Amino acid sequence: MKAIIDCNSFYAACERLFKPSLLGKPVVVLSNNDGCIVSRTDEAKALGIKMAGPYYEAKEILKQHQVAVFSSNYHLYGDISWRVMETLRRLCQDVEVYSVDEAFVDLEGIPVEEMWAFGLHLRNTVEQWTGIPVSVGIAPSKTLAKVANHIAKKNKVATQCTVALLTPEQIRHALENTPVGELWGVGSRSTEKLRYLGIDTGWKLRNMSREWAQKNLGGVVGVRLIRELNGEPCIDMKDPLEKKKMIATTRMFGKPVYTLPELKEAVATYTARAAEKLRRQFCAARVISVFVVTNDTGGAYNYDPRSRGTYTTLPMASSLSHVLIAHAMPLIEQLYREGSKYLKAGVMLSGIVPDNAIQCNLFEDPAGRHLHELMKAVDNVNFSMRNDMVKFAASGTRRNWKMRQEMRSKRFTTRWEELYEVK
DNA sequence: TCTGGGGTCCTAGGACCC
DNA sequence: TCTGGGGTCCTAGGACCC
Repeated sequence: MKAIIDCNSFYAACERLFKPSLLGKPVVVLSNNDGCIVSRTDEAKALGIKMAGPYYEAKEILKQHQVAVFSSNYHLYGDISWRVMETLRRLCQDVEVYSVDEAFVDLEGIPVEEMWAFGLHLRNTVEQWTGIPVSVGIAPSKTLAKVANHIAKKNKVATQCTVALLTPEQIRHALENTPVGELWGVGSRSTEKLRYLGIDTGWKLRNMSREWAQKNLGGVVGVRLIRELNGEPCIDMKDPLEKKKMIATTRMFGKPVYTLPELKEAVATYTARAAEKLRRQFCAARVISVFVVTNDTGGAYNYDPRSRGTYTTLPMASSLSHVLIAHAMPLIEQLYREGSKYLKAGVMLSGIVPDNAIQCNLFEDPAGRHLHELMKAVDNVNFSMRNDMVKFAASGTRRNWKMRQEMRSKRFTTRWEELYEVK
């Protein structure tokens, strides 16, 4: 049996943690750049505020109902997430952190009749230790556990936020009442197709044949989905030590950028950030790609973004910020066209290898250890002090393009100077 | 005026090899 | 005039997730 533990309205719940006066009140959290709404409490949902809807469109309703609005505060959410996951690791042996607010756990060894009670125990302990409310879904496969979790979230009071689908009847009933589009792994494209074929519930999809899925539902992906719906676990628990295969840092600009120097500053900054992430997992990258998003054809009301990118392969994998920046600069110069209006830029690192297994190039001077020590020192300073306390000159100092975050709460748990104050 | 950021996995098709 | 069969590796792009 597998369980998924999913925090309820996670970002909004983190904000409430330090503003208890907001309990029972509508709260929303915005994406970077204060662009869209990415987290809503139940009270906000009840007002009809849409998930991932643009902030400016919802501004009126938000104001009208005095909804508390926050810019996203990733330092805070990251730290609270870590506390939730640590709690789960104390209570279960096999925990797979699936995202910032979700984890799968393997319930191997727990008797079926105690399953639900154990789920409730997880839920209560996490809430008691961290203050974050979660929902628990339990079932034979990850996909079915997700279905159970959905049901728990929709009926918080009746289920105590804990649902276990253990018998064939329970599973059938749950799937009959789940629209296909709500299933994990069925996105908008497949939903449209399935609806057209008259397959509108999870139960109908479960009863399709594997051959059919192979042909019509994305090959092996579809077959796996059908098997999972039949209670056959095919999506394994992932190894927590696995390293990322691609690392990206991309951002929308706070306001449009027109000049090459500004664009270069931004790309240098993102490259340095991506390199930091790379070093954190003790890896180096061989491929660096840069892309930009422009909006040229658009008039005032015409949002028509276009994306362009290019990449280069390094002679030798590297995790050194200045080396990666040096390779990124020609790429952005290549992409730049005068007169374009730039909305966004991004850097992606791939061809990732462990940094103790770098293939040396015959013609490249293997950089001395001291450069890696330098990077370590820079990372330490930046981690323990303010972000970017030490940075590369190419990253610029003016940073007109930096994102907007007008309503960010304090980083209560990760910065001494922002500790919560009790008067 | 204004619509996020960071990932994974899979497939098809081309280049190339013997 | 005729031109195989079986592979591997790589890339671009699609679909999906939170």
